[in-house]
Amino acid sequence: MSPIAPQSEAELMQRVEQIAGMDLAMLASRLGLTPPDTLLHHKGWAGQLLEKILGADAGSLAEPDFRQIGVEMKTLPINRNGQPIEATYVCTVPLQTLGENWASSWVRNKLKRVLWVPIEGDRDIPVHNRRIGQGILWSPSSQQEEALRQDWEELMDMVCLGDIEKITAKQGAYLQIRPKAADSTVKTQAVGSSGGKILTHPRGFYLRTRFTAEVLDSVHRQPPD
DNA sequence: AGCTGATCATAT
DNA sequence: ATATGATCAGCT
Repeated sequence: MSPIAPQSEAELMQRVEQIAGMDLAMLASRLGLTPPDTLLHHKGWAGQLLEKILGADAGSLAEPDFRQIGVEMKTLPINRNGQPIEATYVCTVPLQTLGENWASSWVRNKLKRVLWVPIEGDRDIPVHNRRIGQGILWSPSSQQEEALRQDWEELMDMVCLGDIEKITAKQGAYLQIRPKAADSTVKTQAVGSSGGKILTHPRGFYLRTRFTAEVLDSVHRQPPD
């Protein structure tokens, strides 16, 4: 029962509500699958399972997971207090671009509309017992987008000026740049310090947990009485 | 204990 | 190689 792609956000969220509270073993069994004992060699397993369960149809294409409705899905590992455990990968950092702007950036476009699906991620919980939380369909508030834009511009200025090797994961209040590759031997072309080309580690943009924690909070917050 | 840099699997 | 999906694990 591989579901058809949802044709509306309402249809998607109906499916999301139906799986809230279920654990990974229950969801996997629907597709005749069994969760791995550990995620060490299956790091994207839960995310790919959720895509199949919810009917994502973009595969490995550089498009939103739910193409018809333009929604990107991200699983979000959380601890017992409901706080995100890991940073969230967004997309590759373009290392050869010279004059990109925030409005047309890959980061902004990826984060336009996101379905966040919290999943228990504490390592002492067996993978098959980890439960799905309440999914959140989200778009950045103007304040959130502004914060991301500032980080993005600071970081991309450095990339364009040939200072990629000076960038560390400590930079960026909410958006950071970190290596993203099979291992540290992988290299790709980038703008060098003299404007020429150099080889460097491929990098990715990641959302810090302090950002995704805010996304979760914005939903749990009770309306004023 | 949290964070940064490194790493793992699969598809195209 | 680079896109997709992320988590691991040593260092501070």
